[in-house]
Amino acid sequence: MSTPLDRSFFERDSVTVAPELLGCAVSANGVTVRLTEVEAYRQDDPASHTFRGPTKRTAVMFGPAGHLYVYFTYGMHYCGNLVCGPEGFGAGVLLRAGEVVDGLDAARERRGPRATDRDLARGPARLAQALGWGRDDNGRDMIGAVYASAEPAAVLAGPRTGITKAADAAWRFWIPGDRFVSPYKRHPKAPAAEAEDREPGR
DNA sequence: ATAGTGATAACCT
DNA sequence: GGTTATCACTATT
Repeated sequence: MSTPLDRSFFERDSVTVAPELLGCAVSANGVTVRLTEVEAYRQDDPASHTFRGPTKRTAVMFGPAGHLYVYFTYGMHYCGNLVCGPEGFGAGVLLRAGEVVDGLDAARERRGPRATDRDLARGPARLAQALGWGRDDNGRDMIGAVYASAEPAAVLAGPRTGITKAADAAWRFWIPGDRFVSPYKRHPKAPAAEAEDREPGR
């Protein structure tokens, strides 16, 4: 196996940490995922849960780096973030997608018979479900369960998915061409993108 | 394209 | 106290 990332890796700015997490592996509950897509969030960012300061919900984002922030949304989905930055500053990296590289059977079991292997962890709530994350995992220390990538991954940056505010900040990072990256969807209510960000024609 | 689902936080009294 | 809009999404049509 490869080397676990230590706490100092996560104590830096989430925007710096996020691209470096691509290609790294995360293990939880008998499943390991190789990360292909992440997004950075931080306190000075209107799209972040931590923007308005600490609340009961977001407390762990303000705690020590390397812990896991799990939030519940849309009445049915969990998503997981790795907490970054100094204690007291609410920042982290949302794990958006990856490839299940170990514990395939457990992941298939959790995701149900309709999920293809490609879709086991392609999407933040799918990834969280494949790793078995739920309420009880909020605040877990992940040091020792996140492993450096063998070789540096190629990285592209672009706007984040599914948010209405600061929708153009290029804080989504992914491995170009990787088939385990989630399909990009801008939030329907987000302001229109700048011309250079739009697809030409259609 | 849209239904489904419930917690959260902001805004009221 | 109570009400309500919003939501870092997914599966299905």
